[in-house]
Amino acid sequence: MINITLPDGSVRQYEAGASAYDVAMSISPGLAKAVLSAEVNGQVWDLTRPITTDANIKLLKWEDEWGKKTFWHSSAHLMAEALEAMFPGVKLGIGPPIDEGFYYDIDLGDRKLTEEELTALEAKMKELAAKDSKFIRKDVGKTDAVKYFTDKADPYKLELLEGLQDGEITFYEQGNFVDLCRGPHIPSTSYIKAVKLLSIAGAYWRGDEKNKQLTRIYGVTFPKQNQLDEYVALLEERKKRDHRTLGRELEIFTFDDEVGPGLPLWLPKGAAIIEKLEALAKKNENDQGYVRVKTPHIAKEALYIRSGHLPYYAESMFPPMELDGTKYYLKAMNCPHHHKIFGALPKSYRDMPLRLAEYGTCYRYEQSGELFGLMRVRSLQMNDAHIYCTKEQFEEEFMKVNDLYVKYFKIFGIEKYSMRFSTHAPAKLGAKYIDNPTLWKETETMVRNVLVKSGLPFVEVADEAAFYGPKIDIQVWSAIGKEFTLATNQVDFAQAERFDLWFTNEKNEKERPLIIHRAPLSTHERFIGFLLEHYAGKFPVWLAPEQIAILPISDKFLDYGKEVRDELKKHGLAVTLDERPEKIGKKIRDTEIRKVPYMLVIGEKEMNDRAVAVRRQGQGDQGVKSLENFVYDILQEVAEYR
RNA sequence: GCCGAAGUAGCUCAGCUGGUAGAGCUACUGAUUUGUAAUCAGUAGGUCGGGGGUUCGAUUCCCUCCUUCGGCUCCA
Repeated sequence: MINITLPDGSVRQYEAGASAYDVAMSISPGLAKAVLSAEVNGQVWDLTRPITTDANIKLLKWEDEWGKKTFWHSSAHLMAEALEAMFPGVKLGIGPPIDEGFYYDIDLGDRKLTEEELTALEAKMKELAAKDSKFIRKDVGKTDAVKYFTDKADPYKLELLEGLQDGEITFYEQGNFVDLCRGPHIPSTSYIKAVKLLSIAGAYWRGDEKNKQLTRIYGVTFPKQNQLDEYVALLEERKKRDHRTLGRELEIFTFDDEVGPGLPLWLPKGAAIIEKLEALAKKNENDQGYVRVKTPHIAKEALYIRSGHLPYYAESMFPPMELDGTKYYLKAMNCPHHHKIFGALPKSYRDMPLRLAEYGTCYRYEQSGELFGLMRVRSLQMNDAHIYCTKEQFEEEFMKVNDLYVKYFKIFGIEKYSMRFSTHAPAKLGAKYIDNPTLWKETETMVRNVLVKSGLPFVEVADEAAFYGPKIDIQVWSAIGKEFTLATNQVDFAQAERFDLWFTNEKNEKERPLIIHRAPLSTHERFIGFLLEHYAGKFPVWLAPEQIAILPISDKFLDYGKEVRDELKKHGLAVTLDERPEKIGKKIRDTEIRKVPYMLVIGEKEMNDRAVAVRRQGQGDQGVKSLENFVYDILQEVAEYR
């Protein structure tokens, strides 16, 4: 007998060799039906795999991340089985589960998959799923495994086998399909009731550009049809929330073929949001002792050679223009210009820390396939600043920058983000990274200490640092699930040396400053793109490009409407008056769709009482208020950010 | 940059196998003077992404370029 401990601490006894399925069954048949896989002593196992020793187990259902992933992993195998049935001789790469579904990378030779074939493949999968084929786990010796895939002439699986040791190789078999796989899998294909193949894409084998590009098929499956229907509805919802859709509908920005790809044009409402973000940034930076500077958009090649950017980033900068035999580049970053400002006048320790801020416009030649609405563009305006400080001041300065992030995120109600601490890879010193092992170690330790001290949760990632030092990135997700670096906080111990920046310390010696690069409000492009999705276009009042719309019941009240408008304008509020000869219902509908936070309906009563009938976007009628009170209230509401 | 798909009016979209395009919303004009999510009527609006080719004739077929979308790679 073995003792099985469940997550609630209860212990049950079973015959040795009982499976997690048996455990579930002994609790209730309903549970056994819902369970997909099980965590056995911390490892995810097949539900049917015999357990021979005492174990802690957790039964995983659809609601559990790994239960779902087991299901999708098995779905990838089902798709592979269908592919082999439809395209004999197809070569298979890898087929893992992902956050929303699964994919399989396949090699069809010169053949191209059509939409019709994708539909047929989907049907084939459903047909095979209904056959209720069991997923069978088999331990295989390396020699046998190699022989199997040699006979099958599958170079990809053979390459994967090279990295595996004898004794750790398992095959999974279902129906006529056998795959090299670690598992685990659901008990049988019949669990899969709903199938949707989403897209076909190219993907380099093992993620390496130098390798052959395989065909990747993305799909998603569910245990119930209605879950698929809900998922399709969710995709629709996300599309509505996509900043590209909202940006067009709300007239925030546009692109034009003749202007160029990745070069957004800000419409008046977009520009209004930019102004408010800059006002917020300037206020906070002013409060924290930053000073503002302005720098040109271009510079000589020599500047970027000195900064060290050119060898690393030449390909992602716009090609240079040549004037009188000298190459000039559009700036892809503001730091070199700021370093020149630091170095322009002699500095003393009394000047430190020096915080230079600029909403600098940069141009980056992003690969054409990378452009993505406002989130990935070629011209961008960054909430940039460089802090020059002494080693002693570093911790406090770095901490203050982090505090600023947290403050901003609170203002915008940004809760879903992750902090990523990027460090260097020692093997790449001198290549990807500045070759100064001591300073790397020192600064990475400093940053880690600050992070731990601040108590902010973070993940540490090796080999993701900037070439000049470690950094912290704030990661967020777009409506359609793409991950982006929103803001960044970087340490730079290299450029002070390169630019020969120094200050005179208390002992009258020259000393190198440390530099912090920071951009808590990201770039206008990415931040506004993100905010559009974050708020689903419903900007808070202080940030809304159109804060109040005055809607007269009929044009008899236009004069009073103008009076109200002028009064609100006087207080710096963004207000419009709907002068169209439309019915009030139509005016309200159009304003609701524009997502204007406040609507003021005015008619006979309001005019006589010098009042307004207040309506909140999405919330309906809020009742009548005197104009005076309305002004007072709305000014209170926006005061914090003005 | 690579793989795949798409591009028809300002927006959302229709247009069978080649015979030079249509709806709704928007805009404009007129009527209506309206009390909390669409008043009615009329008018205008398109070298069917650009260029080349095949054809008597191309939005439709072919080539090419541009742009966008889904991925991959990249991301200071």
